[in-house]
Amino acid sequence: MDKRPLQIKTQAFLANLPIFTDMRLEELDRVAAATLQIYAPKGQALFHCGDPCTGFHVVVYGQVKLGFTSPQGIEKVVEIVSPGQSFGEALMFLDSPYIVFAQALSDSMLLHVAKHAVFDELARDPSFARRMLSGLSRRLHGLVRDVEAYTLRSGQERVIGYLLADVADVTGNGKPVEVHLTPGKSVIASRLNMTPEHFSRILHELAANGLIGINGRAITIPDLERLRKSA
Amino acid sequence: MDKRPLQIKTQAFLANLPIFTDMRLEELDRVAAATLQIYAPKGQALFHCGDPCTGFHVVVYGQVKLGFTSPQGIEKVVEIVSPGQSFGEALMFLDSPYIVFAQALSDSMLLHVAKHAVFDELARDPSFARRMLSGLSRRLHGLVRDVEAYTLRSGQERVIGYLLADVADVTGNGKPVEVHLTPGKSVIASRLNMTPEHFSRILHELAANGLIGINGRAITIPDLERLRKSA
DNA sequence: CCCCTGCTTTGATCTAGGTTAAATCCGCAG
DNA sequence: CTGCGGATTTAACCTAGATCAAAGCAGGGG
Repeated sequence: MDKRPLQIKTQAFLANLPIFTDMRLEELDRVAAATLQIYAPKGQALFHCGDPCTGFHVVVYGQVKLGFTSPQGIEKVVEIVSPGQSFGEALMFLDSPYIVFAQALSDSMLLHVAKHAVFDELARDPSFARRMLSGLSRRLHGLVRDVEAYTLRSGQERVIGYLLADVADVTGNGKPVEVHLTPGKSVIASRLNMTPEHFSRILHELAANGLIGINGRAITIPDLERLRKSA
Repeated sequence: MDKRPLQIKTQAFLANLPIFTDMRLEELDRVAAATLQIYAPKGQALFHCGDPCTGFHVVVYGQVKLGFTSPQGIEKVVEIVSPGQSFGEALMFLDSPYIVFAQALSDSMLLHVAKHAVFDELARDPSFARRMLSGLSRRLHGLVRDVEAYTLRSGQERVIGYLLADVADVTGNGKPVEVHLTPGKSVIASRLNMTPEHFSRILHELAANGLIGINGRAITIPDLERLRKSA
């Protein structure tokens, strides 16, 4: 099979990641040479809790969940990773195994960039290091926000926060906005640290107040501003 | 006043931080020149939520809490920072204001290392970048563990986890171990995301089961292994 | 030594959210 | 078109942990 087109595609994807922007072609080539393309059908595990870390992952298409499994077998989703986002960078710099698992929520394609390529690049390019640092910092910041939500927001506030975050880019001034609950409601409920039942109740309660409209997995927000204020 | 001894002291402290180990004297000098010594009496705020970030902090002695304040004025402690530990690094790489506040829990002394010094060093020394990355990664890892605790551990498990973490270094095989609840029980309760009342009840419940002994703020653990198993 | 103030404990009560169980809904393979 | 299995909803009930209120206690200034 001809590897050339795939290689080019890899580089193109990498080049679009914030972490690899402004990288020279020759550097991108080196990184691309150390990356693997992974096809994961829905439900497939990318790695389990306890596995060693050999690099980081980037989602090209599809969706991946990261989560813990409690001793009692209960599963808790920490993060839902969408195309263009990456995960597992932090563990490259620690010599410890994964403390979460990763599983494809739908048929997905990802890239796996080997640790050594990152370390090589780090040693070579200080600006790469700074981008890496800012990537990790962003992740850290997000996690602190999550802790804030988990610890001092009510279930309803967390749901509203999720809906608003999902349309953060859309301004939709006045116009109704649509949100699609892609990964299924139970996954989102877990991500928000509540049961599917509770999530359902909250959604319908919001609907009863006219704040949202429900149509299966499609949520309509008639007035973004009003929803934001009621948080 | 003679600045020389203070300067040397600053460098000595910095040199002991994981992030600055193996740094040449001349580099340490540059960093030290950009660091400020801060004396904070008990209760003093180091920064508020919303303040801009100009560098990161290191605790020399004393104790500092990081936390959020909810819209309703309720306070939630995210982290208790002890001597030798640092905080606020991540925000240097983001251009956003603090989302937590920092306040001295007791009379404390800290160092404030200016952002520009870190950036200069980053550009100069790839190994410094790697240490910085591993520092941030460790923080991230800890935060993920916290999320795990908040979301799928019971109050009792979180308390046991806290006690065990506080004696992580001590092996105390067979011998009873002592833990001192330095910052006061209500601060720890908040850090564990529970009310002081609930924390008190759990402690006394553990005592009733013979897992710990309570003596004001001093906790005795007669059998570390047994406590660990009962988590 | 004593009182005042701020922790900590205790007890009674309340509630957000979890559990259990059963009914619906829905996409889709046959 | 039809039956199946998974996802969602609904309803009734139940608990971990919060809230409220009231003692205890402990330490430090006078």
